[in-house]
Amino acid sequence: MLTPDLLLKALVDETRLRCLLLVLAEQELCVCEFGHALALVQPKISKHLALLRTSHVLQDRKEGQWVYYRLHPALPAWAMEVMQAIASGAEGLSPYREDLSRLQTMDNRPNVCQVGCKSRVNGAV
Amino acid sequence: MLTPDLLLKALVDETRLRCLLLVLAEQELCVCEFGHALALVQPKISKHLALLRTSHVLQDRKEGQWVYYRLHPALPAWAMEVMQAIASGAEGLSPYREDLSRLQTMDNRPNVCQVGCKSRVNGAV
DNA sequence: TTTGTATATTCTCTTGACGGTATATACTCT
DNA sequence: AGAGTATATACCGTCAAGAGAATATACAAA
Repeated sequence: MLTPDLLLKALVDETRLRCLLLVLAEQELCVCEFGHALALVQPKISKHLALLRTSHVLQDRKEGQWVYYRLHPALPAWAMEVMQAIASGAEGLSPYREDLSRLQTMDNRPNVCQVGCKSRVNGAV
Repeated sequence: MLTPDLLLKALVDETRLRCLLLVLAEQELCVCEFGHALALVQPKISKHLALLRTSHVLQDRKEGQWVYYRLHPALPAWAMEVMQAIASGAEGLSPYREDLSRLQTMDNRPNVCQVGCKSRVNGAV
């Protein structure tokens, strides 16, 4: 069961918080989209997404070679309130603002057009 | 300024979260009341309260030999929402439930009757 | 001033979480 | 099968946060 201390541990890392705020804004993202938006290497993204998954904050869905992450459907109401309040406090701040704009200017996003993520194979700038 | 990551860092430690939930329930408490409710040694309590103070989550008020802590009056709305949602998720769980009951059965509470905290000089059980 | 009480700070030690790199797995297409 | 792409995992080194004990500071009362 998700308890307050587990949720806080899941959110306290900056990389994970950035991932979560992206999910709150975009419903569902694949790993390469996180990588592009955060401009971080892929193993780092995967590791943090895995922790969000095992904490039952996110749920994954595999489709072909892509893995999509979204909010876990069984999140309790208080947890949703925590995350929405956090999102409200993060509005307009760095690096969350830049994450969103990098995501929106990304081309070949897999859920838009199934071309793949060749643009950023190993993540980093 | 209080940002989401600073608030999360302040709340992610279990001792600090327990302190904060007590403050949410009781408005204002002195250090010896925290010590009694959490059954922890005094230096540990003081250290964590100091972090909550320098994070601008709590505000202190000195009166005689006692120091009282309450929510910081300038907390942004989103931060209050985060903390109230956390409190809602923590309702009835250990150790928060026991903390509250230990506090309520504490005698010689300084704000009730100015007798002091001789009952638990160095904190631990 | 001395004693006792309340709180804060300093110190050292340890543990665990994170970063970085390399590698493994899984899927797709030719 | 082989090559390329997407994601996950394993391994190792580092560093900051917390625990615990000792001490310092501040106040009160005798």
